[in-house]
Amino acid sequence: MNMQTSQTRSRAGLAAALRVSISRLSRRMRAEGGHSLSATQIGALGAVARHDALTPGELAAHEKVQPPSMTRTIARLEADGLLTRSPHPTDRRQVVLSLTAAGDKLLKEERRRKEAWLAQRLAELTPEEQTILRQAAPILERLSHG
Amino acid sequence: MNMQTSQTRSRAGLAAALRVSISRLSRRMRAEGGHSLSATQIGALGAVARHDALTPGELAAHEKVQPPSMTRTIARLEADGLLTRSPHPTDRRQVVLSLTAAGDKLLKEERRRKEAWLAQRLAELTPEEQTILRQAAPILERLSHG
DNA sequence: TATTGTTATACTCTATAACTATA
DNA sequence: TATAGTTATAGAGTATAACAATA
Repeated sequence: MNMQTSQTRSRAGLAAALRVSISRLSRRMRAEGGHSLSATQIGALGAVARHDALTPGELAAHEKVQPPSMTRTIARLEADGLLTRSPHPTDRRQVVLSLTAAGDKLLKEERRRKEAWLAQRLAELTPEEQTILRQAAPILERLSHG
Repeated sequence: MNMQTSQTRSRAGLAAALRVSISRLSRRMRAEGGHSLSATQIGALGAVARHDALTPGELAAHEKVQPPSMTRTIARLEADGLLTRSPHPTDRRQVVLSLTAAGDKLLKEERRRKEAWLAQRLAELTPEEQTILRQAAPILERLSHG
């Protein structure tokens, strides 16, 4: 039994612990986010907010769904007054999506709720624990990119 | 501007960073878990594995869905040979759920895949970064309970 | 011809309401 | 009467296949 084996075992344990804690915390945050829109709708709206002037095809690719699925989501969001569809300036096949003021407001409110819940939980931690999470956040972020 | 305000701001920033990194990592892990079963089915099967001899009502409450929704999930898992329904020993209205050997095997395989992916990502971190995550895991776990 | 987006259709997951069997 | 579970039915989200409009 060598050092590598020991390290691997340790990493497997860490992976197991992280898998459980990340899954649970994510599920809990989702539950705390208000329920005015579904995860699908929030995801699409958020993507439009981040990359203004997306087309439906780009949005479907970004959210990893097929174009017909996104057509439906867009129709719903448009009917609810949260985004608008306008003609593409040069290509008449395409459509350009933008957030309405109501869409922008709703999105910010949704984020605010989740973060308020999380901030409240963080306030109950010791300063040392908060420091650990402050160091962990960018590492977790990088893990998802790998 | 006092100390409290500064701390609160800092916590809000940490909350925002954690929300994003937790959400992304959770989404990515889900995508890495093989696709033999849906999240719903894995969740139900996992709950039966953890609390053997659950009834459908208990399982629905645990997974936070309505009983008819769980009836359907159970029917599917039973048809796929992953769990069994047996009579309750004393109350003939109730039903007792247990994992089959195939269900147990599939569940372990699903977890193994997710953890293998995560362990591989962890292996790419420095020892210092791994130490930070090792300290962070139990804190994240507690956050979801609060 | 190729691309963009939509419509048609089907499957899964979820819900509420109504029903059956048992307590 | 109350409880456990199921069946009936409907809405949301997803997919593939087929179509229309435009490039």
